[in-house]
Amino acid sequence: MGDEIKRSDFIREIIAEHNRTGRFGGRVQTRFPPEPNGYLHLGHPRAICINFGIADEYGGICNLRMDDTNPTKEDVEYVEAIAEDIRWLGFHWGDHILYASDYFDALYDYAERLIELGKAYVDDLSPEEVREYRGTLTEPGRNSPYRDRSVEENLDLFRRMRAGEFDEGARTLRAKIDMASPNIVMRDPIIYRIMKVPHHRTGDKWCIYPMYDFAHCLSDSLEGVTHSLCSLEFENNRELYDWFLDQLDVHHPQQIEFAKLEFNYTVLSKRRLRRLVAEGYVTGWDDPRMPTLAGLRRRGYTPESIRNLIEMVGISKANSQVDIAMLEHAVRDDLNQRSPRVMGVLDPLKVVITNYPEGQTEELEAVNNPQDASAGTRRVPFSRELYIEREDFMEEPPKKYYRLSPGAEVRLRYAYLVTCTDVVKDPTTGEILEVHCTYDPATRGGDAPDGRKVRGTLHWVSAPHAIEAEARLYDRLFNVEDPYQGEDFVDNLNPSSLEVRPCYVEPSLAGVGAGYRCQFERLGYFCVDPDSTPERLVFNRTITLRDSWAKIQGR
RNA sequence: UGAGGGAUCGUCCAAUGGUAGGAUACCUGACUCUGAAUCAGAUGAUCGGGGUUCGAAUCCCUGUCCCUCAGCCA
Repeated sequence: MGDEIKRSDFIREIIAEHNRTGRFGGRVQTRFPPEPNGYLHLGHPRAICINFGIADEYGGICNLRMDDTNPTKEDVEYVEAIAEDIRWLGFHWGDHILYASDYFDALYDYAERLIELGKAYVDDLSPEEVREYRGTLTEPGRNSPYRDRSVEENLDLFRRMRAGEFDEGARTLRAKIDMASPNIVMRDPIIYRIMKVPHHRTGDKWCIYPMYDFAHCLSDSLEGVTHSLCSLEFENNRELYDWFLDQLDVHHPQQIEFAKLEFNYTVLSKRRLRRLVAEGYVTGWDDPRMPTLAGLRRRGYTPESIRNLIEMVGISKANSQVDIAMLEHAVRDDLNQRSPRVMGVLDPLKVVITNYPEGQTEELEAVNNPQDASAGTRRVPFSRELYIEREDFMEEPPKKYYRLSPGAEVRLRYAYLVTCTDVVKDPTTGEILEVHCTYDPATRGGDAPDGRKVRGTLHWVSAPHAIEAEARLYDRLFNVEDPYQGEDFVDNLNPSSLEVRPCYVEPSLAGVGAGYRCQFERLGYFCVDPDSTPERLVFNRTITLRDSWAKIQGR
C-alpha cells in the first residue's frame, strides 16, 4: 500500500547520506521512547511512523523503550496501553519492551566514570540556589562553590547518595561543563537527583535516578541506536547529548529533530487531556471523542487511515497545525474502500406503501460494497411499512430538493420507485406522523423499465424487520479552531459533541460484534462499540459522509 | 534584548540556481440506484527590503515575525 511511492524528507536524506559515507556501516537502528505517564494521542503517530517506518525501510530495528527515569510520574498502567496502541498502528519491536530503567546499573557506572574523568561533581546547592546560580537567558551563571571537589570526595559523596545517606534535594550529581555557556542546557546540568521513591520496575533498589539528558543518550548508545529521531524541543539538548557520549567515548548515535504535529479543533497536551477525563467532560481516555489513539480506535478509525494521514502530511522542521479535515479525509478514504454498506435510519419517519399487500414481505438484493465487487450482495427485507429518514421528506420542498415530497417520486434504494400521495399529521401539533406512498411494482430492484429518471434515492428499513439499536453521533470535541483561545479551554467544548439516540438498522446486522465497521448509506461510517450487548447494538458514528446537500442548505 | 531553530496556496508538504508542483479545503461542472465515491476544471503562495546572476523560493546582506530553552520533568 503506497510502498512503491518513494518517500523522501530531510531525515531520510541525512540517513541516505550516512549510508553513502558509511558513517554507521550502513546500519540503521532507531527507537521510540515514550514516557509511560499518559496515553498516546494524535501527536504521537508521526514519531512512531518515522522511527518504526525508517528502521523498517532500511531493514533495521526500532526499539520500543519506556523512558522511565522519573518514578514519581510514571506508571505501569500506561506501558501496556502504549504498547497496544503501537501494535494497533501496525508496528513491531524486538522480543520485548525495553526500559531505560534496564540500564540503571550501567548508567550509574557511567556516572562514576564521569566523576573519575573530572567531568562531574556532587553539588550541595539547594534547588533554589541551583536556579539562582544558573543565571538567565541573557546573563551567565556562576560556578557552584562545590564545583571543585576532588574526584575522591565526589566519588565518596555520590556513593553515599546512592546509599541513601542524604535527604531528597540535599545533593545532586552535576556535569562539569560551563556555567557561562550561552546554551543553558550546558550550564552544569544535573545528571542524578535523590528521590526516595520506589520505581515501578526496580522497586526500592535505587534512591537516586538519572535525568533525561544523561539517561537518554546513553540508553541510545547502549542499544546501538544509529539515529535518534526526536521532536524539535530537544534541539537545544543535542549539544549535551553529544557531550556525554564524547566524554565517555562510547557509540555515538546521531540525534535528528523534527516538528511535532498539532491539529486545529483539537487539544493534545497531556495535562488538558487528563482534565477532560478527570472532570468528566468525556467518559475516559478511550472516549470516542478523545484524540487519543485509544479513543480514535473505539470511534472506528483504522490504523491505515492514521498512517496514511502521516504520509500525506509529510515531515518538516516547521511547527505546523494540520487541518483536522485532513484526518477526516484519510478515514473516509480508507473506510470507503473497505466498509460494507448497510441501511439504517437515525431519525425515523414512517412510510406506508398503501398499494403494497398487507402482511407481504419480500427480500431484495443489495450490493455490499460498490467499491469492492468481491464483497458480494445480501438480501434486505421489504414490506408495507417502512422507516425513512425524517429529513428525506419535506412537505414544502425548496428548489433542488429531490427527495420525497407530496406528489414526488423517489427511489427506495434497491427496492421500488414510490410516489408520495398523502401526509398524516397530528391535528394539534401539526407534526408529521406518517407519509403515504404508492409503489410501482414494475420497478422492483429500483430500475424503471420505461427508463424514466428519478433523481432521489433514499435509504430505508422495513419497520417490522428493523433492529432497534443505539446510535452515538459524535462531532468535533471543540467547536473553535483554536481551543486554547479564551480564558479556559473547556469553554470551547462543543456542547453537541455527542448525541445518543435510538435508531433502526436492517436485520443483516444482527450479531455483529464490537469493532465491526460499516457504512450506513448516505449517513456515514459506523463502528460497533464495546458497550454493545447481543440484545442492543451500539453504533459509534466514526465520521459522516461528505454532504454537499447540507452545504447547499447552509448557504 | 543570550543560544538554538523556523517562515512557500486557507492548511500541510515539494521544488537542493532553470516552467513554483502535489495533497487537503473551498468553488464550477460531468457522472451517479449513496446529494457518497469517481472524473474534469477554476481559485489560490515564495515574510519585507536590497544585492549576486542570463536566470533566485534556493546564494549573499539586512530587517521582521514565530517557536524552543532559565524543572532536582521528559
